[in-house]
Amino acid sequence: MKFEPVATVRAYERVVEQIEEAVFSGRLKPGQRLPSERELMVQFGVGRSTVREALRVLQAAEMVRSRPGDPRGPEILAASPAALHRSMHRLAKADHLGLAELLQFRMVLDGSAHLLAARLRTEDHLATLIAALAAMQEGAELGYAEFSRADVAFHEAIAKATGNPLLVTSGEVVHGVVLELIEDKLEKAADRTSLMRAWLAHHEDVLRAIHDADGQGASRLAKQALYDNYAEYVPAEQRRLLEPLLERT
Amino acid sequence: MKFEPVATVRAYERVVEQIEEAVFSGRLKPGQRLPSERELMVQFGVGRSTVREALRVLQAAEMVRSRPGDPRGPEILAASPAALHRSMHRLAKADHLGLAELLQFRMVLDGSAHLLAARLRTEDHLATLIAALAAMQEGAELGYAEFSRADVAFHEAIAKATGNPLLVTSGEVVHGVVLELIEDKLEKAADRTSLMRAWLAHHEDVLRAIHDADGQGASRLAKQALYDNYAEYVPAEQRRLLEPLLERT
DNA sequence: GGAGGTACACTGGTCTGACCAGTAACCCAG
DNA sequence: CTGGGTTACTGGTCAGACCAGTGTACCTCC
Repeated sequence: MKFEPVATVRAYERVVEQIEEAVFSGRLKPGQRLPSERELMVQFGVGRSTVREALRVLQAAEMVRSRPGDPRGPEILAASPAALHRSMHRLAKADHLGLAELLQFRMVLDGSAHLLAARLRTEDHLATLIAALAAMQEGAELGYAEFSRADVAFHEAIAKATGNPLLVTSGEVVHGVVLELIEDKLEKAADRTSLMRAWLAHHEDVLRAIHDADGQGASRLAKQALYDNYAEYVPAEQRRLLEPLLERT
Repeated sequence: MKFEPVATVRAYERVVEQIEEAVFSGRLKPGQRLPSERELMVQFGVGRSTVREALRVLQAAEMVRSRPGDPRGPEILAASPAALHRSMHRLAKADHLGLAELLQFRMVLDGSAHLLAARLRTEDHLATLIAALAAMQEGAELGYAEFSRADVAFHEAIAKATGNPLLVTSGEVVHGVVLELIEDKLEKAADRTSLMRAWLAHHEDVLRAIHDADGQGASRLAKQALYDNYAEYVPAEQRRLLEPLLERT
């Protein structure tokens, strides 16, 4: 005979559960409003502090947002990777995660994204990519801000082509964490003109591979670019962790 | 001239920041205790409700744990991927990701994990893997529970060998979400004996590839196994999303 | 009648103070 | 030296209060 371990469930946790469930099931959609705290406390039959603690938890998970004074009540937010970003960042800071691991992860994600984009792209995707690259070429003349905007558009187009939001968002999250981790060392920033030129050349290669539906090629280009750009910040003895990912695949 | 946007910072947020900072900087180490809520409220000069909301946030991030009645105060927890797990889970659920996307993601992660394991393994890792496989062979005679336990040990050994906790935890998280998504269809469960035999054969193949440091082989085996096991649950018209990952890489 | 400003009813953020059930350490009896 | 009960404190919850801020409905003035 076996017994279940007894778990004391706090009142605020059951409030969280119910609201969470309503969001997941779709009964509460992003943009909709929750009743006010005072209203919630009578609906749930708990005190206001309990309601507030529940809202704090949901808020930490980026599921709701409260603004003081707003008579419409707390807002349901669209699912966002922000919470994922925070928890990954925290892990990285707590030093259970080094730059090598993060970069390794990113090479995996980016590589796969490029592979899938090359193999699953439609003609529409391709057209968007070509347009984005043209915008980058123009932007390079106009200054870094413009160039950077076009660069983002290019990457979004690739993301669309993969058809897998999870893959792409995870990649972006890791990217953000990596940048935060090395931002202090990154300031020197070399001269931007030659940097843009190199970046442009890389994107042309990527586009060509995607155009040719050459998944392996696109993947390898993406991974190699990451390695070239960031490996210098990885302690030398850990670089061997990254190299298996670069091999002819 | 540019101005910064004004951000009202809530009192509880600054409490969170300070405690967080103390943990990240190492001034507070896992296992150590925070002062009691009543003590914290005088140290921070805020009310208890404010302290409690801050603790709730930290608790949601898996950084502290409070137990009622414990005179030693809230405990600082070691960094764990639990929070990462939760946020990824939430994202997957809220974004109503389809099985195809999840499976695709998992093939990417598992494939890379096996590749890295094969290329970065040490002799120690190899010995552990061999032992785990032997335990599985024994376990197959003793029943499913025993077999399953050994199976978990085998996968943990692979995870260790990759040296990248992020990669592995992410894979596990996705695994969990996938199982949840198809648990209703999964019950039929065929007959376990032949299932275990097939599973065992697969693990033998994987072990051989890892032994030979054949990263591509291990990776392909892992991805193919996932495809074979789960593709039937993916709508036929979406299976093409998975196939690029199976190609000779 | 429309544009503008204003009052109001309500929001969330915070504090105080209170009670309860639970824990761990301490102390004392054996 | 051990065991069991006492106790001082813990976190969980509630009630009630105040404040600064918001959106809206209304009201005024042109």
